[in-house]
Amino acid sequence: MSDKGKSEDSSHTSLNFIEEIIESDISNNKNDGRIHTRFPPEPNGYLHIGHAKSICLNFGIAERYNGKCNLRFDDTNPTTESTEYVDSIKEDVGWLGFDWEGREYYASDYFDKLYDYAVYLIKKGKAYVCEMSMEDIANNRGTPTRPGKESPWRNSSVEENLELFTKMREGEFPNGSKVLRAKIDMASPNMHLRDPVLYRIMHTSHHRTAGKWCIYPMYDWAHGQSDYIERITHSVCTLEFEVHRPLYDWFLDALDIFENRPRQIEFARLNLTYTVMSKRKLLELVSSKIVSGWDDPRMPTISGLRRRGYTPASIRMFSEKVGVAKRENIIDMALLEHCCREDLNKIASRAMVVMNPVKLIINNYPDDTTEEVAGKVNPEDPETMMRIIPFTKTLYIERDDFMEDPPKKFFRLSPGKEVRLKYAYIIKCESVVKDPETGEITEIHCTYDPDSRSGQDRSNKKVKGTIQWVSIEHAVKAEARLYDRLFLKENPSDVEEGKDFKDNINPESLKIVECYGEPSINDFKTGSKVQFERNGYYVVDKDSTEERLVFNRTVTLRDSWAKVLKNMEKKA
RNA sequence: UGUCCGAUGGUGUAACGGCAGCACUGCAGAUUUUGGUUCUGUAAGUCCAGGUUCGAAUCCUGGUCGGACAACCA
Repeated sequence: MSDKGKSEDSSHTSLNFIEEIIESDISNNKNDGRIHTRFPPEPNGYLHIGHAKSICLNFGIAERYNGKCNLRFDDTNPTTESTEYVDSIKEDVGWLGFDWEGREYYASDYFDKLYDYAVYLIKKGKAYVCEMSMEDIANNRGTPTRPGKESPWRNSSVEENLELFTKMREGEFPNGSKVLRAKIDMASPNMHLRDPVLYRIMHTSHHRTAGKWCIYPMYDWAHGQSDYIERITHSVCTLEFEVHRPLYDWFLDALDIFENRPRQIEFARLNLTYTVMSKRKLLELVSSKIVSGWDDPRMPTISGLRRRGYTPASIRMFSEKVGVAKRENIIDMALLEHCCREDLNKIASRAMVVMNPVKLIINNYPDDTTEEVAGKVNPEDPETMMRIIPFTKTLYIERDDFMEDPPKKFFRLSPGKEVRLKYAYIIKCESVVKDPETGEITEIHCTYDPDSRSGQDRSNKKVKGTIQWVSIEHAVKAEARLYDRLFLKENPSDVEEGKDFKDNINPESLKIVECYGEPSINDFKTGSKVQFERNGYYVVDKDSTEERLVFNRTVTLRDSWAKVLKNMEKKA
């Protein structure tokens, strides 16, 4: 199956509001029926699952309507941006399965054009150089309910403005001394129309243009014009830019652009329970070392999810299922996990691994015999291969799979009860050995039924439970990193006075344990997806070495027994 | 007390004036050599008040609640 950005849901009938706009534009032959979107990240941080929604949306639209989608780096602020981020963003978009077909653009590619557009505005008397300090500009801007005051430089002549703006570009003025502003309306109820800043002076080297510029355009000035230059038809962004739209359109008007005008459309960004999504907070988690880095498997970053074991297909499926609308939303993490399990169930190899071992001895099994039993690598795959598992007298089983005094619905092993060792024999528990000091069970003694071997069962026995096991002699030791949600609260930012989101960190978001796997786990390589049977999905981490495998738990299997236990606790 | 935006089960999302549907979650059951998967069933919703209409989640008016906006960030 292709792993490229195909729409997972081909039955997809009802349209979201953006698709409705697009279909209406197509039927009106707007822009000659062309559809062209863009994904415009600022290279100042790593991409997260919220960006993934936007990526899937923009590239998905292009794919569905035979259009194109550009990758454009919105790199207008050299103080925070770097090529490290550019590289990670390209890797992530590609990994998700989308192809920008060489249309890798940068707002900084357009600095010359943007400069010319600014000169055009000045000549039309629609922009001016303002010499107020940053504080004064802020103070004179007014408030949402009170109009602002006009700048004393607002009515400078075109010639003066042209001269000053030229000198700004030539580096004659220090940082912060002057800005270029659009001349709109200081009394507008929309704050963004109160003579917004177009250019500021920053004597800073840029990751692409190096020392060429000492003035840099602001987002509002750069974004819409970049859209126009790239012949973008539908400029999709998040809700907080809704109030910017009048300015977006004002610039297009002021530049006398009437053909092929891009249209800005806003949708509600993705929020997820039990995590944070703002770049500021994610950066804080990284720099305070709460997590190991941007790609820590607990991070909602694309690189974190990748390292956690999520697949591109699962993230694309998720993006499709969360929908697109304008209302604020917070998606249940369970939906992401559902999408993850759905994909992994189909593609992950299976292996038996014991996390918390207890020794099990089969009293009537010969001492020096090793039998080879077989299991399907992936029972969901009709063309699956078989794997060989060595079976001996002395095994590890999961401590949780034995109870000395079990409740009624316990289908696993307990004294006098029978259970199947998966792929092997039915065994019966005869006795247990305990540590005299602690009372902890150290050995479970069983007998097996030689007629009950899997695939050739003549025993006629029916057992309720099947458990995983591993031959101690053949067990492969490995490290398992058991990840859980990073935060204890659905909304980590919901805190009382004086606390912040970091106070809601889940102290048990990572547990590291030693585990014992069947020999086949040695075949896995970094990035391999595997289901530890009856336990969960895991991925081989890049920290693995020749000697020692490291597995990250992606997500547990659904566990209805855990629910039963929980409900019993509640009743008790 | 400004402008803009929004409000449908627990969570998301459909409906384009005509039977409120789908998914996740929950619950119950069937199947199962993974208490997984799969399958079946089930519970749960139109913010409020008026109006228009034969008929309103949908249109109108007024409220209520929530969000965005006062970086030389994006």
